[in-house]
Amino acid sequence: MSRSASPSSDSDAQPAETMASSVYEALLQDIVRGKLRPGHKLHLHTLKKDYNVGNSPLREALNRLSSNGMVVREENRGFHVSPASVSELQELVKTRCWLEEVALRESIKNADDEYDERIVLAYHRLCKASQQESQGVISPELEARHSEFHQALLSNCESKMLEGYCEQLREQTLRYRNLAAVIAYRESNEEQEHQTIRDAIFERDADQAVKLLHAHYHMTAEIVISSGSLNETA
Amino acid sequence: MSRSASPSSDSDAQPAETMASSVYEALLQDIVRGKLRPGHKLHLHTLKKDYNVGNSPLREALNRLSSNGMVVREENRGFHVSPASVSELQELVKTRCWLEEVALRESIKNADDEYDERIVLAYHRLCKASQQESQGVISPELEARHSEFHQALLSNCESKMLEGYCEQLREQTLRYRNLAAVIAYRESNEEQEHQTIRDAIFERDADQAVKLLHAHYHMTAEIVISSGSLNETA
DNA sequence: GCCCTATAAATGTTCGAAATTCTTATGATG
DNA sequence: CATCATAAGAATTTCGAACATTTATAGGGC
Repeated sequence: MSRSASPSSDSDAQPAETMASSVYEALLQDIVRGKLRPGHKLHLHTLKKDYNVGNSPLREALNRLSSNGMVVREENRGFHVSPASVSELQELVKTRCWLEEVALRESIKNADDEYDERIVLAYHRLCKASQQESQGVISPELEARHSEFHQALLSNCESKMLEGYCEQLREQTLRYRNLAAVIAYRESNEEQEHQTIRDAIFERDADQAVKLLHAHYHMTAEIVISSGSLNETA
Repeated sequence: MSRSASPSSDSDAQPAETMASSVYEALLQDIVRGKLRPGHKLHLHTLKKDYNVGNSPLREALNRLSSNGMVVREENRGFHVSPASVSELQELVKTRCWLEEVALRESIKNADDEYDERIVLAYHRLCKASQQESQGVISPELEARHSEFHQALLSNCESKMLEGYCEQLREQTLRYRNLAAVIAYRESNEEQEHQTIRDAIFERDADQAVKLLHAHYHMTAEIVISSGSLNETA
């Protein structure tokens, strides 16, 4: 659905983002990017000052984040950033492998031209973003393209719910990667892995694609864990 | 002020439920039980009156529900109860089968005495609740025991995240069952199905257990769909 | 007559203060 | 000296009013 270029009709215009939503996005980013550390107490007063918003939008954002697992809520005791630990990461990767295996196999089962094209496009954008700025720092741009590529792989499973769960798990994983400060980690290697996964899908080789995807995730987890940035001391 | 009757210190006692949480529970129940119909507009003013709460707790509850998929949020346009349709139900059942298959196979893989005992206990309670009140109306008691039985089956998968997702999908399914007003639907049959699933798990026959579980869910979905209570007209 | 604009009503969102709850510090008691 | 009760302090939760946006309504212009 391309938007109507006609100047007059903005009948279904984008509905003016609310403060609650922008704070939600800002908090999500700050948690995922590691600016807000795991377990960190989220004082309402401080957040109000830092994010320049009032009480209500802040609470709404935090409540959404708590349902997403990014934040832990304790009745009458406020909010904390979700804790991070090696065991949690291992559970996360395990769960992600399970769910993405299902989503990927289904996507390949239903594969069609549009699916291939979505992957081609996402891969192209990922490569472009990767080449454009290969200096030490992961840009939000590259992060977004990376996430979109992985989303494209699952985009044909015909279950929005499953896609949503995978997205949650992807964001959690991204948080761990950023927490480990594994900055320009094995970029070239990653790119090759993406390519082989893509090719396995094009050949409709589900077993191979799943195997590569699992290896991809376990490799990342290994690097994060061995970086030693996650101390179990809560 | 009826509290504080206990002499000993209640240092880490249960932390006094907030209004936001009770409204959340109340709304969840009313949506799942079908009192609030799919697509229904949730007017803040009306809800405030009906649930006897203020603005903030209501919004917090609705925001949590929107992250759970029970409610749809539109920026500056308020909240609706999530729509229901045959196609959504089919997607729901499909996704539920996928996820519970994973969780069940893993649970059986890790099976131990405690797992078996959880199932025995949950099954016993389910039977008891089922016999106790087999007159036409599904009681909250029976609903809870039913849900707990299915949860027990997955309780050994060693992924709280996956268990959480399965719980969400279970609640959604329950909503559809209640929407179809399939009241005292095939109780005896259901009970037998539960028993055979339980036995397959005890025999560590994962393939059989999964097969039975899938049949169990597809059967329920069939009944709901053929009841004709879901009209695609949005 | 139909469409577009302007206005009015309704609804959703946000703010700041009040009420409630939790936490910490202090002092009394066995 | 440790333990419990009590009260001050800090933080969270909730309320009611102000603000912004959307929706409904009425009035011109083509």
